[in-house]
Amino acid sequence: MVKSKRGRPFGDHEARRVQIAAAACRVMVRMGIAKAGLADIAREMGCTTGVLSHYFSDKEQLLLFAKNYVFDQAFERAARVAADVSGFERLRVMLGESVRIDSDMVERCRLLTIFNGRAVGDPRLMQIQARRNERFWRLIEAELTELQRTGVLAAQMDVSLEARGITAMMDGLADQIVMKPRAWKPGEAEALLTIYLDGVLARHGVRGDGMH
Amino acid sequence: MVKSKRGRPFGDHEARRVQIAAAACRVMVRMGIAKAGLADIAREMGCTTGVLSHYFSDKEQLLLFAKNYVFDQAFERAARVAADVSGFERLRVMLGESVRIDSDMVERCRLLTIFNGRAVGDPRLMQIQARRNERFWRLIEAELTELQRTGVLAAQMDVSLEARGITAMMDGLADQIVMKPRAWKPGEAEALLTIYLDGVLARHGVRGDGMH
Amino acid sequence: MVKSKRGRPFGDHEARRVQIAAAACRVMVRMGIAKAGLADIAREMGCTTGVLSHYFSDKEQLLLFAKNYVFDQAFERAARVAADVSGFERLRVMLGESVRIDSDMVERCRLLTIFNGRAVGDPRLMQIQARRNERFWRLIEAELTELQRTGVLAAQMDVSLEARGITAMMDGLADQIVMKPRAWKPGEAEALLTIYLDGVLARHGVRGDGMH
Amino acid sequence: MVKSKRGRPFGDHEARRVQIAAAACRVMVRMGIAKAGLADIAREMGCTTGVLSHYFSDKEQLLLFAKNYVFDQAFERAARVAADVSGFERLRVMLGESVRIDSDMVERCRLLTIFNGRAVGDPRLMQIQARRNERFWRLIEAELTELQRTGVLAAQMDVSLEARGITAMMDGLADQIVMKPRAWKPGEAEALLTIYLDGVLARHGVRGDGMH
DNA sequence: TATGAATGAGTCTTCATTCAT
DNA sequence: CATGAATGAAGACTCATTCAT
Repeated sequence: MVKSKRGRPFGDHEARRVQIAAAACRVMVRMGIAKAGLADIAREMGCTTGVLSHYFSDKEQLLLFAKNYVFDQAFERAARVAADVSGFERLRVMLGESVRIDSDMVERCRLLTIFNGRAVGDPRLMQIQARRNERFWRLIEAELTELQRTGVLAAQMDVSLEARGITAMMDGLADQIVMKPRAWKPGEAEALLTIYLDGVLARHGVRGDGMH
Repeated sequence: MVKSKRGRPFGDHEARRVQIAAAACRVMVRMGIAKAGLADIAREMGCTTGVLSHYFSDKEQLLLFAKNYVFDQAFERAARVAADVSGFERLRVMLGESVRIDSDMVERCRLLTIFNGRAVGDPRLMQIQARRNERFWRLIEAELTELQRTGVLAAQMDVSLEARGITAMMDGLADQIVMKPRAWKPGEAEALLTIYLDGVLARHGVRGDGMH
Repeated sequence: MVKSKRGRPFGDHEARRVQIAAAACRVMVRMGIAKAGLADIAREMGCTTGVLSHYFSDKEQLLLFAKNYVFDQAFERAARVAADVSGFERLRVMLGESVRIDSDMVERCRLLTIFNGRAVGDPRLMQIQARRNERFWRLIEAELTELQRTGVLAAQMDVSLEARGITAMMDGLADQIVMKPRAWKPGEAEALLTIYLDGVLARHGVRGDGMH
Repeated sequence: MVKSKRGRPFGDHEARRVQIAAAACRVMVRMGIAKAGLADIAREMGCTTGVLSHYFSDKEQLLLFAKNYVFDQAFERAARVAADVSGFERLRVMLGESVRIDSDMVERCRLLTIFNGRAVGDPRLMQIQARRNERFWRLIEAELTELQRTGVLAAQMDVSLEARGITAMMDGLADQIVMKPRAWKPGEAEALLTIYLDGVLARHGVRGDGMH
């Protein structure tokens, strides 16, 4: 293990914060944000609430950290999975990864739902949340722009609007899955996503490239 | 007006409940569900919390009523606006109405976001919410089925999947609008919806009808 | 009892606040400000802590109110007792009243000591406290000025300085009494005050009036 | 310098305790006793709370030590300054030193105010505090008695009462200065003290000595 | 029907203290 | 000697709920 100058474990502090964040997420998904007290999170961790205040000044700070942690992970996952793919396929892979339903994915979506609900009525949280949303949307925009540059998609396509459409579709699928994951047979969510992306390609794809 | 034995108009009781629900919604959207106490709702009404107890046994009952009230209104609006339209256009009108951005619409969507967030971790609420969701989805399914019956859409179309896709798109647009309503120019949301519906028609529309 | 328009007792609210303030004072003098919790105050009142939050938004507000209440009472007492006295005697009576040692007086002084200690390090409190102090000092200044006007004291006397001296003597006596009330035989505190006031008269008294 | 067995200088331990006490005093004057936590004191020292535990078993012990340290210093200062003065002048010098307003003096007085406030409601602390007070009073008594012996002051003077009067004046001036140090022009506090002492001399001074 | 006083449980937060390294 | 992680108790505060008027 990496040690700090004085022989104390280094990075443990941050690692512990992540542990706590993860515990907080589990508890929130299980009990709901309203019922999830610090005591519950501590119990989930097998420690007392004092530990939590040791690592986070505030409950709000804890939740904020947890949220960012979850979001960052999601981004990393998308980036990782699309790393060695290119062309339109890259978009498909990237987004498809995010709608593959399993228990982790459902938990992730439920956290998103929780945080969105919490942000309403709190301008500061709302802005933070909006930024996260924009980050995702910009990511897609960048992909679309790249596809324009490489001649896969037409130059006259409204990149911004299409990106928002894709983002909406992704979020909407997540909403549906959160509600009733069991109503979705394996592959259905991916199918809808594919349909949507095919629509984008149909409208803006340049002949001779992806279609033919 | 119908009167009760003592001369008090019938329906007053229910009307008051609606008033309270509306006040609760305004407060929740403004302060967030976590911060919205009964006292705040009472203050919004210009009365004390005692009044709330008269009309609702519980805070949970109040919120449940408020939620149902909001949802029912949304359904009514959709039904009303699509009343004298038929064919594929009916679907367009019905759904378009729901994504026309104004302050009411944003408030409505934010309430939905609040209630969704609240439902996570509370199986009973989640089920209630899922039912509302299913109700909307069934509505669209019914419309699609009718369009199949009237030969507008192909019989082999997977009605259930398409309905879920449309629902997802609608919810996703709402999510985006909630986050940053000002990022949407008038008509953009409708445009994305139209694009999506056009996609449905393109895939499943029967020649000779809407397509030419 | 005075009633409000709707038949509810009027003024009860403020009366209750005073009750609570008095209880808080008793508890603080008995246990010290650090140990005096809201629960202790509530117990002293024979009610629960909820009542306290009903009448005071904050512990700080409660303590502030209590302090003001105590101070105002002290002022009223001084004014009352000096109401029908005039000349230099008026000053003597006014101040003598404040250093007559009994259990109430000791409690009052101890509260002052508590509040002074609490004010250190809290600029806001300090200012409030300073204002109270200044109020007392201005009162004495006014008396001295009046005695100048009526020819009892010389015009060239430094009113401000003398007033501060008297205030200091009063506060200092209170300090001593707080520490060890039993060390003071009846009349000793008054004697020291008299000596001090005599000194003032000796230095600034105009022949023919009080001295002769 | 004297060394312990292991080569560590004796007195280091005590010196560190004094350092800590001084830090504690600074923090208390700055933040108030209620807000001054061990962590704040440690931070002021540039170390962690663990260090404090090494030198003091208890927070209370730390504060007690700090208080005694402050008081002892005040006594030392008075003794030092009056070392080579005699007669009535000795009293003047001794006390005058204590009311010369500068930032150190204000801090000292504020600490006294803090400790006095803290003592109320805590019989043990109160007794300790009373003892400190008595020590000061006895000191003045001793001076007065000496002045009687040397024929400066009349034998029939009530030494105890006069000593308490002087003590009261000193404490009262301190109280005033604590509240609003800026309200005092240089020399005003000394002037009031001088006036008071002159009064003592006027009442009890033996002709032919200090008066001439 | 409405008021608002009172309750009391629940939660967050702070903090002195302990202890392994 | 010093660190900082962990404890756990204590206190303030919030708030839904009840109830007498």
